[in-house]
Amino acid sequence: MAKRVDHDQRRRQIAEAVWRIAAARGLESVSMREVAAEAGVSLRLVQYYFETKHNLLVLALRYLHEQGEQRAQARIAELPDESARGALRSVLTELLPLDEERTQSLRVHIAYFSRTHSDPELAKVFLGEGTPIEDLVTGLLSAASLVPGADPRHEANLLVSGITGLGLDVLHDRYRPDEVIATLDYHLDRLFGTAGA
Amino acid sequence: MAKRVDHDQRRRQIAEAVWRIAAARGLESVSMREVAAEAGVSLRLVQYYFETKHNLLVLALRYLHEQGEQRAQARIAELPDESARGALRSVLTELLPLDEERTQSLRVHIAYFSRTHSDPELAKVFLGEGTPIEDLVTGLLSAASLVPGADPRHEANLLVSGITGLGLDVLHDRYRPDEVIATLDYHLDRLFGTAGA
DNA sequence: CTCCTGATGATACACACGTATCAGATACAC
DNA sequence: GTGTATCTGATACGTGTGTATCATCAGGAG
Repeated sequence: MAKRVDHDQRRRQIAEAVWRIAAARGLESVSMREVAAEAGVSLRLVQYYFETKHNLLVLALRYLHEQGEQRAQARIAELPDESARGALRSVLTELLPLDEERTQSLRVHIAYFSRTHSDPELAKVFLGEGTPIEDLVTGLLSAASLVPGADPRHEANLLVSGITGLGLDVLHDRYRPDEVIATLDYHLDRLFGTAGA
Repeated sequence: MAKRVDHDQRRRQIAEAVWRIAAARGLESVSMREVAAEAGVSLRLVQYYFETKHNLLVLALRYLHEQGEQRAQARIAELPDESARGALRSVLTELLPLDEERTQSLRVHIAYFSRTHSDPELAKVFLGEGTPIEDLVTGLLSAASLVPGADPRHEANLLVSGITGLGLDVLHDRYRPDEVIATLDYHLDRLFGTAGA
């Protein structure tokens, strides 16, 4: 054989260049040449490892999702025996762009969003399988002792979707992070019956 | 003078071609030539009426917003003396892609979304001024007789953001419209205290 | 050593893009 | 009519794109 380099690492290095460009200037600025320059490699190398641009975009998104899942599982493992409310708060604030990594990840997802409508392969990677976050939140709500009449599924759906949407608003400077977190805490208070102080 | 054609109507005709292309294939497929073809006019005409592509994109978005506001005001006027709950339901379901017009409008907004991060002019048009929908919902909630302890502002923020997000999920076939509406009704029930059986 | 395959660089091609240029057509003022 | 301003078509230019081609380098196998 030959110089046996770590292909997977190389691919990941190039994929991260895609993320940076997509987050900063959108997917329309992701060209093979731009990616090569951002990753500090030659155009030919990008071609070599990904063959086609479509492949590059799909794999870059797949890697991002894998990284996201790893991070999510790490965070879940981090909160060992917290209260149900604390766990919920952690899971939901995890959806917000509160640090550079999550901000970039959110920006990349936004950049990909519209393409998922015309590209089924991207849509598959983008959407993943099932609704793991909603399921997790539903499970946490089901296990907790909520205010009577609260339905875990419906509450989880609006919470996850709403917090995600407010996270996008944070990116647009429509809200500050602490405002979103205040809204989240308010709703957790209402659900756990700890509101009327 | 000369052939006095209706410039504004022409511009609108071309802008609608932008919408159709952006909704179907994304902003990256919106080229001057594609727009001209879709609108059934010559490339030169698109140049003539919009000068530059950037201008075309900005004005097309502005027109879409104007149309959206007109539709919103018309709908608000349509529900004359309904119950507070009915009005809220109408306003919030208006955010969902329940017909072709709203579906297209949502798709176009998604297509523009990521560009608003790198283009301040687009961001200005995209975000508009203030938070009119949230204000409207907050107002409706404030005027209604809610369950004790409910805060109109926080409730409005999560409702608007959540329903918007669930609307995006409808576009992705992650939820059916009736599921989202069921979630909405559930939350209205909780707010108005009409939940238990 | 020689080979030979994996890995990389340089360069070219065909095409689509945004924009510019030039010509011509149309219809009203005079 | 003649002029003139508004409007429209055909076409060209330069650039960036995705992809393909060709040559070369590196390093283990025999």
